[in-house]
Amino acid sequence: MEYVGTALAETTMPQISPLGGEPIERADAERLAGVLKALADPARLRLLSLIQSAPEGEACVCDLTAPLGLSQPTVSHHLRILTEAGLLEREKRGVWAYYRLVPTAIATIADLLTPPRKRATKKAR
Amino acid sequence: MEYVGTALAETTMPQISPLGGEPIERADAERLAGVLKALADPARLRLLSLIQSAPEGEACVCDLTAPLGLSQPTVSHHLRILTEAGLLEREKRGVWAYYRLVPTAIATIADLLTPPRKRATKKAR
DNA sequence: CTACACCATCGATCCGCCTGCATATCAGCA
DNA sequence: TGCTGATATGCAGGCGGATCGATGGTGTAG
Repeated sequence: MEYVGTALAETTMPQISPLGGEPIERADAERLAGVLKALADPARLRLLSLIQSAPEGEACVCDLTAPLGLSQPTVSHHLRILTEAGLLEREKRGVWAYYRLVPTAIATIADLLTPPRKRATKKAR
Repeated sequence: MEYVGTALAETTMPQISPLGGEPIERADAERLAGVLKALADPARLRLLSLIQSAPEGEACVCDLTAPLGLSQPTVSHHLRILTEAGLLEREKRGVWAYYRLVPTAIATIADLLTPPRKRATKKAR
């Protein structure tokens, strides 16, 4: 499995929404589904949450195995999935590998899911 | 697999975000992951898109099999997944079953994914 | 009443993924 | 160099899901 780059890169992730005007293309649907699949796992959601709420907004593997109740290889596996999806970034400092959220990654997904707001007639709530 | 009701119901879907302040609970993570899992499929994303862009914002199964290139049982299966996740609603009229988007369902998911903008100090947009 | 069209369900198959154990890799240290 | 600890990778078992063909149920038309 070679590294395919962050699936959330602007060039790979289309500017379309599944709720947009035009029917979504097959290839676009597969790309978006790929990123959502990385999110659609309880362990990975908790990992994102744990990392985000960590002291410096970063955490190493050894800090994450205990709260999750999963083995270290399994945690590394999930972190890899999230990193390849473009949701996490990894920094190796000494023996430890620190993971942190990619700032706007999840917000980008949220935007893709948000309807294209035809706010012409829509009053602010 | 018995029907568990709309996973997006206010009572079942917590008001937490994976990017919220507190680490997400295990049960909450599983519920959110369940809804995301329903979204994380190319066929289902295209179904949502097709239905949304249909003339009246609704479509029956017979209109959806051809564009997707999937068999009718498979399309029914996906529609069932989306409906049980609370993303679609079904209305039977005669022999046809019309599906339409649940208005704010996907927006709710998007909100859950959106960082909780610590609005204590942040002025309301 | 019979035939037909639309849809849901069932059963079976195939494939991908979550998980853990074992092992490899790498950095720091004596 | 050799040892220890933190991560990553390989491998395999087991479960869930995506798909299709066949079947059943139900309106509608004739």
